[in-house]
Amino acid sequence: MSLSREVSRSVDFERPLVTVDVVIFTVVDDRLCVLLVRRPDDEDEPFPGRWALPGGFVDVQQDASLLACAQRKLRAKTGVASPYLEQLGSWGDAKRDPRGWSSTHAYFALIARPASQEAGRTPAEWLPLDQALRRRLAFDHNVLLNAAIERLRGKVEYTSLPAFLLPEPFTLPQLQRVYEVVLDRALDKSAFRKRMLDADYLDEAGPVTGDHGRPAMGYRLRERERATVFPRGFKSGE
Amino acid sequence: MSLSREVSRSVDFERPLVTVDVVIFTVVDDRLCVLLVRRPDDEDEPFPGRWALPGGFVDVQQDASLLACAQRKLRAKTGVASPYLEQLGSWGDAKRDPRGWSSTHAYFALIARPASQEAGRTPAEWLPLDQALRRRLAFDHNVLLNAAIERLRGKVEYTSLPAFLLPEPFTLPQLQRVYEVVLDRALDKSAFRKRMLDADYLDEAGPVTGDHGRPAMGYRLRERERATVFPRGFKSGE
DNA sequence: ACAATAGTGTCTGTAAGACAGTATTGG
DNA sequence: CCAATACTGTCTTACAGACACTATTGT
Repeated sequence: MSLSREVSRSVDFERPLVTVDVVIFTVVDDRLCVLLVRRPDDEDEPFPGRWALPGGFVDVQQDASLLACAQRKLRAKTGVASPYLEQLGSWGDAKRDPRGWSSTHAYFALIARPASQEAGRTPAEWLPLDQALRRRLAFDHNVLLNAAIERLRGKVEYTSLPAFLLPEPFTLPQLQRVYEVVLDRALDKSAFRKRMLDADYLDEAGPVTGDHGRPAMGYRLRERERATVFPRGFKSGE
Repeated sequence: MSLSREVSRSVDFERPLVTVDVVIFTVVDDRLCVLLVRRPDDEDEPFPGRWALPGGFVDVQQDASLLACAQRKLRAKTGVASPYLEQLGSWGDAKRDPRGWSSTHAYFALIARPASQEAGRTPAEWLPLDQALRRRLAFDHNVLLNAAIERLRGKVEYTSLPAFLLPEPFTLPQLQRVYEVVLDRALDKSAFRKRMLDADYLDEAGPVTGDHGRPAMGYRLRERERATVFPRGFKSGE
């Protein structure tokens, strides 16, 4: 450190541990799934052998920022480079990690189902949401997971988020199915299509032929950087 | 520390600095204001003499959690015990603090205008928003402030947040004025009143007499713990 | 009586949902 | 021609905004 002693003294507090965790969603066979990893069996580690969200310590040498750290962890587990990634919130207190006062910065990510089941070295698993919710995860990761689901369900009502869960090109019926899977209720076809097309966030990408019946128009996101916000939610007087 | 050496070795990373900052809003004379504090003039401190958001290091001895830390800082500056307080997000990178890799957990708070201008020891000032935005604040606090304003304006469209900016009991015309101040546009009286009363989140508290004209009904929040979310925003086809 | 403010009633346009209809493919 | 799926058109209804109206106070 090249700082003078006065400056470094002003920083001479006991510092909390700082981690980043990522809740990564995808859709497999019309089911919303989340990626979990197994913690090492080493008894000196906290929560040995338990399932947890992907994450870990911020590396001040390697990570330029929190976002970069989250992207690194996501890429290490999934190999996906351009996901939808947003900050979920932060959780920090004296008790959540047995090693000491710790705070985590949680992100949540939406990706299209990766071809390969495993990409990293640590055991990882795509688990349907209902099963993941029944597991007792490491740390306070059940709290984080619940927050992520709440955020996702909430935003799906009035944004284009589900489009990031599908590989391109996708059709409107496919997209509607994803909305219905996440929201766990049926949507009206006509209203749904009007919404999507009026929002003007999709580009046509030629017809896509399915197993039976009439082929559907394929679409791509015009912008993969941000989600589109619709003027209203589904079902006003819910 | 009562941990074994193996465990402490697994935590032997260089730890970032961890701070909490709070963006505190109130309304004074029909203007939205934010609380700023002056950083010490000591040349060994970063950004000496500059204005900044209230905040500082997490104290792992004193603060049980991030929220408790934010509440402590808010209370120290304003004396307010039961504000509206929500997490805004976190910002962390290698460059934002000259003392090293640092991450801050930002909160934003809404309070009724305190009677006393000053409550703490450090110089503090309620500054109208437009003036605050023109200042060059310490650290990345301009970014935090902008994020807070965006969040506030966004949520005011479809929540009861402005009610937390007024002392109770307040009248519907007063509340409407606050909405208009924050949104910086006029709202229709009839639609506004329907919205507020239909949402069923206010309790009548007897008539309140103003300077001129007919007295208005006073109201209190039925629940001060959380904001009410309206089924729709103002002005659908904006 | 009048100014000033609080509160209500009525009309209208918009847009989402319901649902039935048409279109296009493969077998 | 039929099954299966994609897509469109029309009707209805709910509700927010516009705006004019009534109500209640002080001077």
